Amino acid sequence: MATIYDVAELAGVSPATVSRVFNGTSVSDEKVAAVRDAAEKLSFTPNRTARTLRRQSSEVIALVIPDIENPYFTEMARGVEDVASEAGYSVVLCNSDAQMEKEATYLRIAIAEHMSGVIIATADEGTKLDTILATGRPIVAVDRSTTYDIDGVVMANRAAGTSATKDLIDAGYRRIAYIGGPEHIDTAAERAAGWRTALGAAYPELDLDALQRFETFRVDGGRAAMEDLLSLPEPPDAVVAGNNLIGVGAIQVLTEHGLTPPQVGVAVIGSLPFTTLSPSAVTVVRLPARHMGVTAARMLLERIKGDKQPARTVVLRNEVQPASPRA
Amino acid sequence: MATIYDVAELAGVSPATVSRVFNGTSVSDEKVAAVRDAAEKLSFTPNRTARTLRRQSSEVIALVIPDIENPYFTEMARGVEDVASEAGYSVVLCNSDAQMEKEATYLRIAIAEHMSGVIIATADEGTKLDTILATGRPIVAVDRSTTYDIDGVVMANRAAGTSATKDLIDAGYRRIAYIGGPEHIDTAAERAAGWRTALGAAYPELDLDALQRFETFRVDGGRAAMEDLLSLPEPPDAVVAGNNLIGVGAIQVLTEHGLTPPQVGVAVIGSLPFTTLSPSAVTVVRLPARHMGVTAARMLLERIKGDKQPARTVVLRNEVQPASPRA
DNA sequence: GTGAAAGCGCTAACAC
DNA sequence: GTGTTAGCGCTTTCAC
Repeated sequence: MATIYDVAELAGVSPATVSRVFNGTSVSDEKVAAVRDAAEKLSFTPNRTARTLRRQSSEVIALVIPDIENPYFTEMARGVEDVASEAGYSVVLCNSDAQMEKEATYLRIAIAEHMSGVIIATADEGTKLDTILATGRPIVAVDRSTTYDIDGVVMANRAAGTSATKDLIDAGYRRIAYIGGPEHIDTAAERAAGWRTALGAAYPELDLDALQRFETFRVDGGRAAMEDLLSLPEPPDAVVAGNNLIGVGAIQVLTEHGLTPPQVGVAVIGSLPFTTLSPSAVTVVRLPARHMGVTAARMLLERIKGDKQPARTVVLRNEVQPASPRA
Repeated sequence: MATIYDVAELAGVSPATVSRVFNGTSVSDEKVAAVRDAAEKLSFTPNRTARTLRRQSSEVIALVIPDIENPYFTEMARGVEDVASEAGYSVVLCNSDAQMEKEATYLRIAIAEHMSGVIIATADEGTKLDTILATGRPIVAVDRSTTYDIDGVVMANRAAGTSATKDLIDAGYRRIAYIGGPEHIDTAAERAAGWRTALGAAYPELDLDALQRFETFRVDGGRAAMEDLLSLPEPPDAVVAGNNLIGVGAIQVLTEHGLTPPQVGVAVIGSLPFTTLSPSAVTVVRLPARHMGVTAARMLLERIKGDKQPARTVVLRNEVQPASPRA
């Protein structure tokens, strides 16, 4: 591997000049040409590690998500990546697997590797961010909020729960169950609250507690809860799924029981990107996943560039796509 | 951020000793204790950038994939990640978006960041690996093979095409179309060849060219091709989808036309992780995505540890899961 | 077993 | 505008 010294020698300039050429500071046109030439000949690639060590920061940001196999998060990752790479930053995707220890490991790596910032969808509301905050590195929370005073991008979770439920009510369903993620995750709790309000207002006589289930935010969670709900003496006639994967699991179980969607009403909070269902059978509350990624990345980049304003939280809106199109 | 000098001073030893403690070389028990104590007090994290610069290699491997939103590749990524993190390596996931320029950029970054190796599912058979090979860094090709003499992990693509087709033939279908990815990607070509052989052997009178379509490996590719096939004067009575996303697209279009699966036969090469279909309606050839990732990561780690044997290619088998279970 | 010291490749004062 | 030089924090000979 050629170094700036090799290039400097071949170009007949000093190493500092080579560095300047690759960093856009003022150098005379002839020297620029000479340096570029020499660099080309030696197929020189600047050593990022050395630059990072010297500068104490690298053009890399970490994106920590709880489930890399969930299309919701990969869509978000795309948003982050697009903005970041536009600005010359690379993104390293870290899968915490919803485990706080893995999350902590990645946060440690982010510090040790001098990454410029991190965007995190926390695994748990107990996530500790103190060490990374102590280093002064910018961090933005995405999807889920934290107890820290940091930038955040969230969506209207409660409204999503309400819209999904109302759509089902309007379609004539009544015993509308709710299957959500772990209660200790704020998005899960808020969506449930939305369902609770909407359904309680419409049918105050219903026993809401009997109709709600909290599970993992995964396909198996949706399956287990749906099986459980179907085994009730008086099963629900519709269900709101707290995220895309729960929705998939619930629909799978319904299909296996011969209860294909509009038969039992289904509303999903989140898109079903790979659904093979007829699109009109299920209500979908589209979540602005990509947009959240884009927004979070922009906020982070501003902070990296030195923005010092007080922490902000941006709330993005969702878009309801009803099961049967109305006039 | 504390450095080894700070720790050394507090522990009353030399910086070299601190380094030894964190690298497992022989140090007396008392000094080890003193160093660990001091490190704890200062909440010292070794600076990876400095270590990388000095050692000229870092415990990071790059995984370059063409589509981060495809569950097939994220499943593969999980396999890589599990093996790597077990061995103390981090994985950075790079999304090439099936574009050779993005791929080249990531390869350049892998070199510039001193990563120890790369696992790549190439975007195109024309992918240039020369620069990275010139650095001597190990590289293993996964999913798709290359023209270079490097380690590879692939699956039995041709056999997958054959099995999928045969299963449909056994179920009584005859005009079985094939929708695959771009012909210049070897996996796509081989799977098509498998279909061609199986179908040609069973029904030599069919015009195979009229029944095949090459599209992108994405949902929209499957949709476009399926629409096209349905508009034929004599439409197919079944279809083999060349990958999971094409399968989703094809099934969506069929459903929209009121031709829900067993009505038109469907076999998909690849799993449908988030399908909401009844599981018995579609033949699925399960691809060993996770296993490929695991295998590739193991091979790469061996190379990183200095293994010098000639390049190997491992071929993994698939598993057919027929539409309707047979005795 | 332990310390002193050189240097990985780069950048940023600081002189000129 | 350009060169000289001193480190960034670590590992690793080389002595002892």
